[in-house]
Amino acid sequence: MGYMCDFCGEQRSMVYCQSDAACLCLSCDRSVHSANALSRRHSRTLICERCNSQPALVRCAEERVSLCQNCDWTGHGTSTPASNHKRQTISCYHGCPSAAELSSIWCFVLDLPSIQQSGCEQGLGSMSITENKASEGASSLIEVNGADCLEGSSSIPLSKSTSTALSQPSSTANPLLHRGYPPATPGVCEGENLYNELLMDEMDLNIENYEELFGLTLNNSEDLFENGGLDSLFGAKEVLAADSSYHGSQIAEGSSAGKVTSLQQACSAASGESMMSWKTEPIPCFSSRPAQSGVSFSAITGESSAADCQDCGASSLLLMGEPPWGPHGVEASHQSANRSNAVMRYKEKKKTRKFEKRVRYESRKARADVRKRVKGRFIKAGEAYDYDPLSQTRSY
DNA sequence: CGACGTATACTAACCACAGCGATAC
DNA sequence: CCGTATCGCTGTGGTTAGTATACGT
Repeated sequence: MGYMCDFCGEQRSMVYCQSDAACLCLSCDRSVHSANALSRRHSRTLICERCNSQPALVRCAEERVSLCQNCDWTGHGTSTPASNHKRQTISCYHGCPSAAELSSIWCFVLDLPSIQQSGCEQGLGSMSITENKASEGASSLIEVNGADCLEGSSSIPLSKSTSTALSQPSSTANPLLHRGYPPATPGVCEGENLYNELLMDEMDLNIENYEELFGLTLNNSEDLFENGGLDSLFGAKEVLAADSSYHGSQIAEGSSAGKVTSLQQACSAASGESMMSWKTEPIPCFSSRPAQSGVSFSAITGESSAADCQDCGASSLLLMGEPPWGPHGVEASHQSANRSNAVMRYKEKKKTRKFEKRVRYESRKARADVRKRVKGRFIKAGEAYDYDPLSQTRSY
C-alpha cells in the first residue's frame, strides 16, 4: 500500500530512498543509512503524501503537503483551481542528518504530524552528530543516545521496528507460495513476513558468514539446545497446535530424537557441511520440541534455508539482545556491532536482489540464441535439428 | 472427511561449445 | 613481471519428464 515503512512495516513511511527504492520511516531510515559509508550516500527525500509511494519533489505551502511530480501535476495543473498554489522544491539529503539539519533542508519537516505521531520526534531530538569528515565529507554519522525509537541501551543502531519486522506479520505476498509450497497455516510463525525474510537466494553461504551473522561460534551444537534451542534463538512466538496438520505430516515418520538430530545438524554452527548441504537438499520441515516450541520452520527451501536460519538467528539475537551463553563486556559489544553490521549488510543485499533471470555472459546468450536444437537440446554443428531459433525451421 | 482421478503449475535435467580463469612456461 | 599456450570448467536456452499442488467427484 506504500503507506507503512517498507522496513519495519509498523511506522508510517516518511522518506523515500532512491537507491533502495524503499519507503522508510525516520527511525528505519536512520538505522539503515547509518550502517556504513555506502548506505550513507543513499539519496533520500520525502514521500509524496498523496500517493504515498513516489518521492516527493515539491511541497505545497498552502495545502501543506509534499507531492511527487505526478500528484503535483494532477493537483496543481494549469486547469485546476490550485494551479497558483505556492510550491517549493524539496531537496534530497544524504548521510544521517540531525533534526536540525533536516529542518534546515526542509523547513517544514518538524511540523509534519507523522513525525510526532510516530514517536520519532524525540528520537530526532536526541540525535547527535559525529562528523566523519575524513571519509565522508559533509555527511555525518548519527549516534543515538537512548532514542525512543530505538530499543534498549544497546549500541546497535537497530530500531525496535526493525526487530519486529522480522517477526511481525505482514500483508505482503508469501514468496513461498510461488514456489509451490502450501500457504502457511494461520498462527504458524505468525505471518508471512518471516518467510519473506527467509528467502535469501544470494546470501553468502559459508560458515564464516554464519559466524559473522551470529557474532559467535558455537563449538558444540548441544550448547545451542542446552540453552533453549531454537526457542532461544528465535524468541518466544506462540505456535498453534493446529500447525501440525501440515508440518506434522512431514515429520510424522520421524521420531522426536530424529527431529532433534536433524535440527542439530541443520542449525549447528559447528557443522559447516550440514549448512552447506541445505543449499541443495530441501528440508521440508523443522519443528522444535512441540511442547516448548517457540518456532516452527515450514517448507523452507534448500535454496534459502541456510541463509534463512542465519537471518532468523541473527535477527532474533538482535531482537533479544545478547544470548545467554554469549560473551559479555567489550567483546560482547564488539560482537553486537558486528552482528548489527552483518544484518545491515544482509538488508542492503536483500533490497537489491533480483529474482528475474540474469544473464551474466551476453556472448554465451548470443551463442545459445542461434544454436540449433533437438527437443530443446543443443546439437553438434551440422547435425539434423528440429528447431532453429533463427529460421524456426526443421532440417528434416 | 478422506480417497481418488484429472488438470494445472512448476522444476530440473539435458545437450554443445565459446569463452573465462587458472596454471605452466 | 609480462606475455603466451594449454586445459578444465562454466553458462547459455528450449524442450520435456517428473513432481507437486489444486480442484472436483
